[in-house]
Amino acid sequence: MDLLSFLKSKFGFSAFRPGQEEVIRSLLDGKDTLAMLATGTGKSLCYQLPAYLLDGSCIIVSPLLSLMQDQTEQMKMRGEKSVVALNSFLTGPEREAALAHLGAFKFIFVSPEMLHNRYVLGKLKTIRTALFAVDEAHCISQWGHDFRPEYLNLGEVRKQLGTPLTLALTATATEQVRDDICKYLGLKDPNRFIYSVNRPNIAIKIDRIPSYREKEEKLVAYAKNLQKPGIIYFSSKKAAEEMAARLRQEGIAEAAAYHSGIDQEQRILIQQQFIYGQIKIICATSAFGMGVDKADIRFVIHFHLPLQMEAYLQEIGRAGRDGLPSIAVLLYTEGDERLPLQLIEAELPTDAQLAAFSRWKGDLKEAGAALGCTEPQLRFLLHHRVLNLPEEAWTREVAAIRNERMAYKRRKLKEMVQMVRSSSCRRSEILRYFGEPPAAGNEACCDICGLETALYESNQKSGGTLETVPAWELLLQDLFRKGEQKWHEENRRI
DNA sequence: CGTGAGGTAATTATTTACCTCACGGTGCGATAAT
Repeated sequence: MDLLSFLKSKFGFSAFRPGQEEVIRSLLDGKDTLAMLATGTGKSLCYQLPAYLLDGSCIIVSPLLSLMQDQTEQMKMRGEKSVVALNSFLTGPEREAALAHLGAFKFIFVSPEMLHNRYVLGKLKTIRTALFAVDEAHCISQWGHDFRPEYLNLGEVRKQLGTPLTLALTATATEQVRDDICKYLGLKDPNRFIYSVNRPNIAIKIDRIPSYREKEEKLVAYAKNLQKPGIIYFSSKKAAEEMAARLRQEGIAEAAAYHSGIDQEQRILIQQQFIYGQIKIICATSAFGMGVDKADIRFVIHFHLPLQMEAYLQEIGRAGRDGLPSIAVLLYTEGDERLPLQLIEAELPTDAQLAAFSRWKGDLKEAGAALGCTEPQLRFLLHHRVLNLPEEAWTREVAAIRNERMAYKRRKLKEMVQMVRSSSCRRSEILRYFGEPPAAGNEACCDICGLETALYESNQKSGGTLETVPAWELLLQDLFRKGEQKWHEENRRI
């Protein structure tokens, strides 16, 4: 099969990016496949292309509504009309119409929660599924155990659908997480295509700062001096808001905050303005980033400590997709691990909550409020209520599960802290975490190996070019970017 | 744990100093139907 000419005629690309062809051939051979490809290397092609060559529909499990909307829009722009996103954006009648003619769609995007709905799943069972693709598959492991438990149910969904050919896609997963993905999807001995997570053009810097106040000042200085655009990550909505306001006050740049507390429309607007260059700095929580496809982000700063290396890597990986030099800075003050620790603890129920829940006789919907649970805590309790045990035994049993999960999360945080405190090459530490060999020498590696921060500052170019580029040109650049991108990225098969 | 908001006392009246307390991230779907 001449895949290359098909690629050319259907998608207009003249060559595959690293990994794409192997993944596609694996699927066309009928093998379940796990693919870990660096961010922005065109993962969606890995399910789109084979879907055309297979008989039946392609179901794509996607974690975010905005991601589904973006993907369907892009496909429609390319001329593919046989696409639907089954989610709560559909009105009742729209949804009915879509469900009545599911088989007519080549591509069906759907959330794990929607797949949990028996009626929807029943409809999906009636059509021929050629390919079951799970996008951002690390979410299974990262979110499935508590935050979004429907993710753990995907294996059962897959079985219900008649165990179709399956593709799991991700950009960041350790060996253990990859095993988790296979386990929960019920993949037996899939082909695995694993590429390096290394992004050589992103320099890594970790600053140890004596106090919170000094950290703020340092951050403002970075925001002033570094080449923009950039993202600053916070673990608190309030801190993100306050810093955005402060940056505006100091007249540094067009700065805006982005977090889950901002209403949906406003969030979309801010993201668009950032992509088209009207906003230069985003002060964000972890809500920002997935699916943000902007090539020229020059810096990512962490004001707070991420909860795990995977999150850190994903967040810094949003810089420098154009292959140009970019920098990731993490500001660390002794004791910063307390905040993520707090967040972790609020995810799982306390002993008191477990005991109270085991004795709960009222309406389950009221239990959360009565016990003072956060939403993840309540989900955890509800998820485990099926264990048919007497009160005390149940409490003991579920407490053990909780403890194990808590220990796992603490371990992940500890690994993050160890990297930050370590005095060996940052890049090699990250690679080691993902089971890769150390970094091969790179002149702009990290603060340990030696780094010239001035290279990333905007006064290098006296004035910079971005300010003088008119908006229409940015728009054009963006359109071209979507068409053809060159990656100077080293993609090492391991 | 560290921050910020809000309260209270202090020996003079508006301000300061100190205390206590709450808070801290991520998203789907949301009625019923086969």
